[in-house]
Amino acid sequence: MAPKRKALLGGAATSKAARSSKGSTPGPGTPRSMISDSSDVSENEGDIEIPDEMRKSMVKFDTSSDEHKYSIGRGINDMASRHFDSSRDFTALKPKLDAHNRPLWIQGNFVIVLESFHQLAPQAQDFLVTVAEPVSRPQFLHEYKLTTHSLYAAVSVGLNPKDIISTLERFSKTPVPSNVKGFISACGKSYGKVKLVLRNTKYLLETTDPEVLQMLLKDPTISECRVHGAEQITTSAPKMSGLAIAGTKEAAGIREAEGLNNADQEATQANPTKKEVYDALNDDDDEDDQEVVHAFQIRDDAVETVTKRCQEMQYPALEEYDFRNDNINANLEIDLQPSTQIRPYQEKSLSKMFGNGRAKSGIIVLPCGAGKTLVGITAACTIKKGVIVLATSNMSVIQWRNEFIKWSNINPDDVAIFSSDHKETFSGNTGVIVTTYSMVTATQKRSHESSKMMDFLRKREWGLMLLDEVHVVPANMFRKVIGNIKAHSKLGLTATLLREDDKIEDLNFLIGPKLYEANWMELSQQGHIARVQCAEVWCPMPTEFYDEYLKAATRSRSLLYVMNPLKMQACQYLITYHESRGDKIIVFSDDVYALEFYARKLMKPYLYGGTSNAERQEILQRFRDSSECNTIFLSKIGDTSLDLPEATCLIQISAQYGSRRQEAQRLGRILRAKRRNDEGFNAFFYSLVSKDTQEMLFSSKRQAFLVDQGYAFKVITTLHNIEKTPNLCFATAQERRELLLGLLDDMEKNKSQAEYERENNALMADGNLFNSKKPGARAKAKPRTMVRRGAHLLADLSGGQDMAYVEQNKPARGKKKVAHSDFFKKQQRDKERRKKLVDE
DNA sequence: AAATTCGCAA
DNA sequence: TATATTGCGAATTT
Repeated sequence: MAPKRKALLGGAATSKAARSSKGSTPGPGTPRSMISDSSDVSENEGDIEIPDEMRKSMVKFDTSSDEHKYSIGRGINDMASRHFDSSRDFTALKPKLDAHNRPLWIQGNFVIVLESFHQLAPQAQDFLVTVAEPVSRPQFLHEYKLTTHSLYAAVSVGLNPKDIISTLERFSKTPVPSNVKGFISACGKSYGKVKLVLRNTKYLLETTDPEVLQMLLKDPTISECRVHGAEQITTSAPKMSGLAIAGTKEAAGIREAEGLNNADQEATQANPTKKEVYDALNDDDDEDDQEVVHAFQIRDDAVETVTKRCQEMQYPALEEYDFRNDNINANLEIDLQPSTQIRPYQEKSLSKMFGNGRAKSGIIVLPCGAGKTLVGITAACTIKKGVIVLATSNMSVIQWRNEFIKWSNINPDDVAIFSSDHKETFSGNTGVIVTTYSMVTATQKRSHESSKMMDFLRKREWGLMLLDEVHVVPANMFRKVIGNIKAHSKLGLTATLLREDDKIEDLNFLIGPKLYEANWMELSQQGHIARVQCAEVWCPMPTEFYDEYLKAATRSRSLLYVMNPLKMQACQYLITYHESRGDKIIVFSDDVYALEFYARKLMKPYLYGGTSNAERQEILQRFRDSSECNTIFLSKIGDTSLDLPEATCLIQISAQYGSRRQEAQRLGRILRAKRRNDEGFNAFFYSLVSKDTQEMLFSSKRQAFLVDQGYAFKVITTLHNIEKTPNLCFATAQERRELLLGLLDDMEKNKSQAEYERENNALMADGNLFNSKKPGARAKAKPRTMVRRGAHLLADLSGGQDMAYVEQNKPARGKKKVAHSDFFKKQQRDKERRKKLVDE
């Protein structure tokens, strides 16, 4: 048989086949997949030859092949296909006999799949959240992935590799693959060995293992950052005892009476496996007692470099703060108000932070409205040392201060604000400072007071640094904060640990591992955040609009699909419908032009960056209090730092490219709805999308995060009885045509301004108007545009600017001119400035 | 005090 | 795929 096949295929084919197999056949050490037997055979060259076709399909179904490694990329188009990905073929794994009693699968590529409907799922999920990264948590199958970071986090909350493996084994339907076991124990060996400690305003790198110390000292990058002549050996005796997290005191008291600590209590309730795990944690602490600690000092500005390097060496530097044994820094008189009771998930997240009686640095991820502030304050109340709070805007700085006063018994004088208009310090020798990221990053020249304040902040040793909206930190500017201010522990808070760039990884060494991530669905089932119905409304485009869309350039395209009249109708319909139900509605639009147009057309108040502070307050007040005003239009301004608990319905008419963070944040606006605990209450989230345009793609990208959180997006293609909406806008073809013409004019105006700029510059530069035209760019423009632009240019050059043009073409558009006047003014200024530059 | 300008983030 | 536009805060000018 074999020789015959060989003869048929010919030499060329066989050699090609052999070559192509090299990259994909599993090497030693990789888990044996369903095809590993046959590939073993093929490695013995000349024994049996396998035809190309067959080899292709082998590669296709080879779970260990790199080529088909499952990854959740940024460009996922649908959520179903990956469930059929070849790498998700489990046939290679032999299930255990009692597989149905166990809720999860573990694959060789470190992906763990959990049956969320399984009886044991809650326990398994508790455990998985600790050791693995949640990738996707839709309704039935949850997906987690073991990563170095997630294991690092697990180790840092005190789990040891042996227990992780045995617990996984217990929950898994299939045997834990050996490479997964290897990975976990490798991580466990090195993690937690190195610690970054702040002592007497000096940063020390600390380890108990002499070998690790040598390794660190030998590393060129790290020794570079060392402060020489400061090596020291100390003995430390950290003691674990039942630390009560503030706000859980009563519960803690009961537990103590029963002779159990927090962890044990939880463990006995959950399952025996977990109890063992936590027992192991306690053992560890006993061993610590008389160990010798080796440490050396590193430069303040090198902290980021060193932690990053340690991360790369697989010896991540854990930051822990033994605040109860810190006698150097003054204690802060702060405790939660006696009446305050924190919620179970808040307690859980804090127990991760204070898991071994010290404060660990890291990040807690909670959805908006789930009480992030209270978590931060509780952490501060537990540590009871100086606290510095960093927020993104002045508004949230004030909010933080108010929350501190509201939830804790701190003396209001000890909560100081450091911002452009408040530069106070606390009265005592320690306290809380609330400030913004931009205040402490200080690139520009500072006023005298500011720099004095900065010196003060820099010189101190803070017990806790609270980083609000921590996802902004990796931006180049803001990461300076970390080096600038010395804090023993850092707690990052965010709702969406997401960025569209890849800098989110940096947080692992800038702040610390993710300590806890809440499951949105679970919180909404428990009534902590509102239940939300999500829908994507597909609005068809009238043909004349679609024609223009196809012809237009990118920028104009977005204007066209946002201004789609049928979308406006849909928006109007939804507003009418929800207002009649008694909902309060927020309409979001990123495009200020569209925002203004919609709002004026539908006669609703609108709010964007340009509206003055007084007007803002007034509109928001009206929206909050008055039953007359039930709808407001917001630009990006509403994405952050606007708190409107009245809102129960949200309509999105235009959005930023594919920003998942923005989508999540917007949804967050209605999660804290006041009425969420009403019987059968539902909040609504609509995304209006023009059919068959780029918006569809953006929309699906944006939804990825929420879908992973378990939200289901319904697609609505027809709105019932939309034609019965009173005063439906753009109902006639005539109106729509006028709208389109108006739009085209405005687009024209903007474009010609920009082009005038370019040509003007070119003219100034080389004095030749005609050479300045870039052939590539021009080729794309449509003939009609060309003609118009020409005419317009002439008008500009003759000094008439655009006034005549406006009057002539759109007499009835007075309102829109306002929107652009600023733009034109700015253009004008720029033009003049550039002219001046050239003249000089 | 209000307006403008600059730098930065998304 | 990269860009353009928007928002925000600090500093400077009027």
